[in-house]
Amino acid sequence: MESGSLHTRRSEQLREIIEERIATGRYLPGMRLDETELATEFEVSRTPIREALMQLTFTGLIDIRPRRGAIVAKISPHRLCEMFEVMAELEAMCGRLAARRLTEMDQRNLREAHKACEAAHDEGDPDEYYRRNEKFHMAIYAASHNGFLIEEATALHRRLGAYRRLQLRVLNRLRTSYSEHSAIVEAISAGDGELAAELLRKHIIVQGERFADLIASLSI
Amino acid sequence: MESGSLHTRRSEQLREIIEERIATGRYLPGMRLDETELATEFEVSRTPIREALMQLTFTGLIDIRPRRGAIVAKISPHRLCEMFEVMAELEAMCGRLAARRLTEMDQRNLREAHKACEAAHDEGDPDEYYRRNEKFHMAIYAASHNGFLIEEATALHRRLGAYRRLQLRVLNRLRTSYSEHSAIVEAISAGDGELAAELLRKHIIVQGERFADLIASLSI
DNA sequence: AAATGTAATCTTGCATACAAGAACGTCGTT
DNA sequence: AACGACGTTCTTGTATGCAAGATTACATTT
Repeated sequence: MESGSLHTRRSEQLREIIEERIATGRYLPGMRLDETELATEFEVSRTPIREALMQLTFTGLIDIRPRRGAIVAKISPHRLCEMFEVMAELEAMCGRLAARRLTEMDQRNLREAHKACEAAHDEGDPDEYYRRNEKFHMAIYAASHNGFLIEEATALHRRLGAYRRLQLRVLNRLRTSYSEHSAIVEAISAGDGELAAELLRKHIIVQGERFADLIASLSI
Repeated sequence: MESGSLHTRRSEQLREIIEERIATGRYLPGMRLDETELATEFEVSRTPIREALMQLTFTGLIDIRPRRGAIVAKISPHRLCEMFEVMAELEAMCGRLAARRLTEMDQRNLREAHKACEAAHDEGDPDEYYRRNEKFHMAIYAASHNGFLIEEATALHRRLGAYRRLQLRVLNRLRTSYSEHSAIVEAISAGDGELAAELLRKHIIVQGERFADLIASLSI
């Protein structure tokens, strides 16, 4: 979206890189992030690294324990459920507002994103579906026409990204996910905010529940 | 609330102090925050100041423009409305969950906080009412039994604090605010989640609207 | 052999030094 | 007198140095 923005502060770039590594699972939950190590790897001093880590603390991606360094945040299944519960509500809100405020452009974007999901779904490619699913949800956020809500929803969406990705791959939720999307698009297009909200709420909450089951069964 | 927690990092304390100054209006929107000045005032180096400022950026209380320093965030009336719209939804969610999950302890706390508001309301003391109103809302958040939601709601509540305070004082909303609280308490106690949600949504959204009117009329 | 206390080492947190970009004022030119 | 270019100064961004807390390993004692 705003990938074109110039980052004059080094720490911003570093944050994005580290964020990416956490999201893609290269840095696993519980792993320690050594300031000096990262500094030498990225060929900068510890200062920008520290800044990046602090930013990630506020994003919730890492935990910093005073004098004991930073570790990639371990989100407990319980907390993950709580987060999905809030995510569900935010998405529901986006859907409700989208249904009320939908422009022609919004609708075009939404249907286009939905079609793109269909293609990835047919090919059965979880990674590609993941990316297009993301765009689909972003289209709904955007259609809410509430800039602050868009930011909050996007932030939480990203924060849950790693877990959602895992779930799509493992649980093969592609089929149901896609059909749920169809109903959501129709509800929003029809201007039925309450229905859209309810469908989205369920669409998200089920992910949280399934994920909790998955985690519990793997006894992580 | 958690003032008893040990802050081993200096920047945490500094953040709280600066946050307080912004919330209470000592640092007004648009005001420039000079790192060196703050460093000499608090008798620390620029490093922890910079860390505190960065944290505040993520809280949304200040804006940092690269190489141009930090200023207290100017929230436009439009954006403020957006934020209140989201706040309304978060509070509604808290209310809905609270109605479903209310324990006896929750109910006691809620009624107690409500009674405290009544006292301040009778005395017509806006400042005291503001503080007790805060506790009332916190009691609802807590009753949701969703730790993540509690954190998010509290954060946004704080972020809007300065504006809510101003509004209570100027618009003399004490009377209506209090009577709305009564209805909310009853709905939650009765276990009617949807009603509680709807009442809370309106209770908050009206603040946003009124505030926008206020701002517009003052042509700030 | 296990456990506890102590010392060495490592890492973080803060201070200071240095470099680079931005704001401001001055001087010169038209 | 007004506008523009240049240089100074100020502030931020980054690097490094130093001190204090935390971890770890070892030695001593039971």
